[in-house]
Amino acid sequence: MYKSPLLTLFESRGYIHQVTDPAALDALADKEVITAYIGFDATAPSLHVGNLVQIMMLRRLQQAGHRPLVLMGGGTTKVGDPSGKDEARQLLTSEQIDANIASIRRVFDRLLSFDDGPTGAILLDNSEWLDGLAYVPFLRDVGRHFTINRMLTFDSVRLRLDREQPLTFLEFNYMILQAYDFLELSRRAGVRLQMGGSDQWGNIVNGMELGRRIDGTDLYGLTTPLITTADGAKMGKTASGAVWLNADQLSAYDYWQFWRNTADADVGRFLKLFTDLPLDQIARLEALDGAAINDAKVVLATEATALLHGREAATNAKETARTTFAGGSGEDLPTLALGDGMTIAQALTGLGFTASNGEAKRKIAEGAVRLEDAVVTDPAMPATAGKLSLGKKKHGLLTV
RNA sequence: GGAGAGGUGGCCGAGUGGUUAAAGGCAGCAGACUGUAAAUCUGCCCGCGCAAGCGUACGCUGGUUCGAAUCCAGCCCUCUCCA
Repeated sequence: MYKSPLLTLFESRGYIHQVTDPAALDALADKEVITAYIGFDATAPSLHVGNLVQIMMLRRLQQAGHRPLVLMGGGTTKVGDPSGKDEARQLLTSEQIDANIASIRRVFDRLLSFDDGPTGAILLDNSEWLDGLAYVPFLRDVGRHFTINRMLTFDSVRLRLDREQPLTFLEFNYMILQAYDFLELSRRAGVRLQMGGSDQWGNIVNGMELGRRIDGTDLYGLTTPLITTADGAKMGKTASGAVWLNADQLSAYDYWQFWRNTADADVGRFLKLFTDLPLDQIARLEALDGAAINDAKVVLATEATALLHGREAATNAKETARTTFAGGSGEDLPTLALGDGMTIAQALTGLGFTASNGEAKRKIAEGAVRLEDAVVTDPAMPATAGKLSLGKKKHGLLTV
């Protein structure tokens, strides 16, 4: 049991997987406002649902009266994290990375408060200190604290080697740079705690040890459990790819649908992690049985969407879903303007429901396509205005 | 620098001259059943085409052959051992 509001909050909502020195961190968090950070990669213009636990954790941190620090990996992205991906990532240019960071930041603006107060969030980019590192001094100051023996035992490295896949020296250095970030942030911003996904445990511990060895600072680490869906899959992938957080990558409606389709067994856990609803209310929703659990999923979808896209967008999405699945069509559905002589198959592809006209035709042959709720049988049929559906879940509007 | 092994579709992984748009598995999509759930069963799963068919595809470039993912040569890349 924790006594600090921070760890109590984390614990009660299911964010904690491992903590390095729980008692000491608990005492520290109870005594003073701590600054904690999480690092994010800048490989894409938007973060996705897989990053959301981390983002929400920063939000909770702020709610509990501490200061969140978002570290954008502008510098480390130039190196590439060897974990996760089994193959070396394509290297991005500095311009791409800067553009990604600017785009990613929009999500944090929604979920964190970047005010001037003592708990106001901060966003830093590690290229600020990594880009200018001098190789030899860095090796002498930092490199000597790492042994190759130890580095080779880390999953991120070992898995690559076990699979006989290449690991470049560039990538091999990633963990050192990440450890250095922790040291640098403790110096610059008084950061005491680094949080991250459970796969980051090794990197976090490295940073702590580096801080202790070089500066004698006590640093802490905390990781979240890997969020998998009840059927064991990593969450965040759908037909159309990753579930992006930025509205220009994934509409509020699609985002709402993602949460609406949560498996029964995940609802309670997700409500705690991804909404701000009080725990007693979540307990009531979680207790719903059978078909009634759908009500809880609607709440989950609406609350999660509201956090990210605003209350109005969430309500619209909910309303659209309600009318659409009741047989009508809401106005928030993806729409496609009909072109000359466009067939149903082309319309399906145009809406992004199918990847190619061939796939669209196959789906039509399978009887999965409906226009205004009438099954379409002829792939060459000209498209007319109305609600076009693929399966039970994908609905779009064709307009003239 | 030397010797050996290897590079197949989103992933894993068969395939050693034609019957191979390439077995099987995973992931994914759809249908049935349901509750926009899970599980299960069924179908689909490179592109274009209504279709016949055409175009692409087994690291890259050439070659042998009526015909090559499969054989040959050169190149690129990876792994293991040796120096």
